[in-house]
Amino acid sequence: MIYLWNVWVGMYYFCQIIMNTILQQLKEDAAASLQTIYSLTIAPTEILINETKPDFAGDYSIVTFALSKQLSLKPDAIAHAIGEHLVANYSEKYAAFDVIQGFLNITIQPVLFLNYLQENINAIQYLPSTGKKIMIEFSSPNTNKPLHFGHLRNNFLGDSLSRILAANGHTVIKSNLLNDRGIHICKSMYAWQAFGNGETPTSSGKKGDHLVGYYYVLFENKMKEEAAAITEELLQNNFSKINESQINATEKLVIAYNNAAEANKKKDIKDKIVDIAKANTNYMQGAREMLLKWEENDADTIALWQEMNSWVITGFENTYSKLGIHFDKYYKESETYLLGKKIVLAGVDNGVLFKKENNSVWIDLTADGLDEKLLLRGDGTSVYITQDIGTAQLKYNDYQLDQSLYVIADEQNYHMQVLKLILQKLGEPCAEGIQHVSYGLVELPSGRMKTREGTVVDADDTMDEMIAIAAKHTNELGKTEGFTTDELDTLYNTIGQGALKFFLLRVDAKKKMIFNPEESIDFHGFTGPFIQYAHARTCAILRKENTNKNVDVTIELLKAEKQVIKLCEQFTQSIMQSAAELNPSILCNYVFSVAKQLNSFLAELKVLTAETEEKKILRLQICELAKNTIATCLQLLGIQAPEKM
RNA sequence: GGUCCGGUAGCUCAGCUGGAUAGAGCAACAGCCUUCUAAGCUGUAGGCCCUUGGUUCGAAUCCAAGCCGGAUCACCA
Repeated sequence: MIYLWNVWVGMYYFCQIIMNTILQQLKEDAAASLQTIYSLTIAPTEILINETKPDFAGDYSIVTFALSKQLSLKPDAIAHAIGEHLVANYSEKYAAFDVIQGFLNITIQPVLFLNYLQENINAIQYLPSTGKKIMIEFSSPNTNKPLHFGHLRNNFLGDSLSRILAANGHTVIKSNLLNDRGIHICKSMYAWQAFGNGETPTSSGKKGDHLVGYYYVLFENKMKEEAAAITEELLQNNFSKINESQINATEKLVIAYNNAAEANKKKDIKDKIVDIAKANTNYMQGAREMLLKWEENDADTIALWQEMNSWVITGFENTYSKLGIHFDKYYKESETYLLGKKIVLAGVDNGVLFKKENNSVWIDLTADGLDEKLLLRGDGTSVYITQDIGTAQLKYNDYQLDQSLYVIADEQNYHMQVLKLILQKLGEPCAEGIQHVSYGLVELPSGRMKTREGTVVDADDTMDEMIAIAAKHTNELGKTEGFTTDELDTLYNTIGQGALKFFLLRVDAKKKMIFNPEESIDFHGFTGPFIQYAHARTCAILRKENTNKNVDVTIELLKAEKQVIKLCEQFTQSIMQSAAELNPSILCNYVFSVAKQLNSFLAELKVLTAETEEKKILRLQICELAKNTIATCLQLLGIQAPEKM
């Protein structure tokens, strides 16, 4: 695998091959034919070509209805004319044609497939370098709790996209923005100080992120308890625990609560009262004081913050490494928020932004159909988007990016739209390249996961469970004779991780998905292990016999043989489309179809005991091509391809 | 309420820049291991593609209206 990777990297940097797929050639040739026959100038991309349905003879079908309109001729007449022209003038590529109701079904010369087989058998070719530099930010966790199942989708998407973009010839920088500052961080710090008794990851044997997460949840629970008590007092018209300035408004809410008739309305009002109670708990006051001290650079607070952050980050690194993910660059919100503030203040001087009477800074986006947006609070502290402005500029200056992608859940669509718009208005050169890779949240059957309510599925637990299930399945099948303990562990990890990654990547990222922890993730059908298994089986054949001999390019191809090569040949298209749509699920569907086709091929035809020596060579090479295509696709999905399983 | 996203087989999802009889996987049913790994292969069954109207030779796909579900519109992050 390592060797192959080096080959790929080499190809990526030095290979300047212009990718010319069969489909592209057909489009170009069809466009040329139309030019010759009808003097019709049409871009090859405008020509609609589908794969020919299995019931008809042919490989690809040109759909001529649209042309019929432009040429004022019957579809069948055009189809016949193009078909005859193609077969007459490009006989080395097109063997035959057939016209059925406006569809021109073209049979590709087998030699084209056989040439592809020869040229790609040892290494599947990526696209030549574009010179384009793209940063992709993903994961970006808060440093107050461990990663959960939702992060897994984010991480796998980001990791896979970075690989896919690299395969498309771009230079990719993977970045991770740590949200390491703010009130949520102070909450876990406060609770640790109050209840931790000096507990550390070393003293407790707990993973750092889990340890800190425990105190975050503890804070929330304790604070909620206190808030519940205060709420009771408020409902009894006792307002002694809350801030004087809030008493009047709270009093009105309590009256409204008592007068409300409908249960829904009562609940809404009570929620508001609870919010006020929460803000007035000793816990929240403690956390706020801590944040203030942090911003004032209080030595003890900073020391505690650094220590607890380091625990979390060590924990994250452990998880990332288990997931097979690494980053080229870490950014920290604590290091960028001041830069953002500076840019915003400069924007005030330029007159792009404006101040309100209480000194808060705003941008007016009403002309763009959005609202006014706050960029700095009245007290001068920055809000969430302020640091994003700083980070965006910093990224651009660090790497001179052509494009800057953000893998962030779709709940932040508005936020990302606003961010780009603000940077544009500020005249920041980084603005144009910003693009949000939006994905749907992973939900449980019961609804959204919430750390504070303890309804999250933990990332580490999920991985461990997947590996355990992989081990169970593997042992039941009993095919791992001769494996060492280490090899077995690696295999369980490979399969468990493959199942999980494929499960999360196979669905269109834009769509939200529901994950039911009660139903285990499948290992059959449209899954990672299915594809890994096709790879392993093929490896088994190739271990027994391999060949360096060239295939006779005049050999006749059986349908099962041709189908495999034909699908493999569509690899380039598949990675181009995945990159264009920033969507790894396209690649998942593609590699599944290759694996399925390969399995059918292996079920139908003998390889090692083929009818003739020529057929054996051909089929061994088809195995090699398909195996490499599958391994390459899996690699682009961040999934390992085992040689035995 | 404004904006955005989704609604396809019992379940999970492809297909959506309009094109041939709407496809996979799971679950169900029926076959296939003295022959390269059965985590596999082959077959059967299962569909008012949310509704209504429009555009078109042709609509799951485009447009409009509506229904259902979700996100978002904070001096939260």
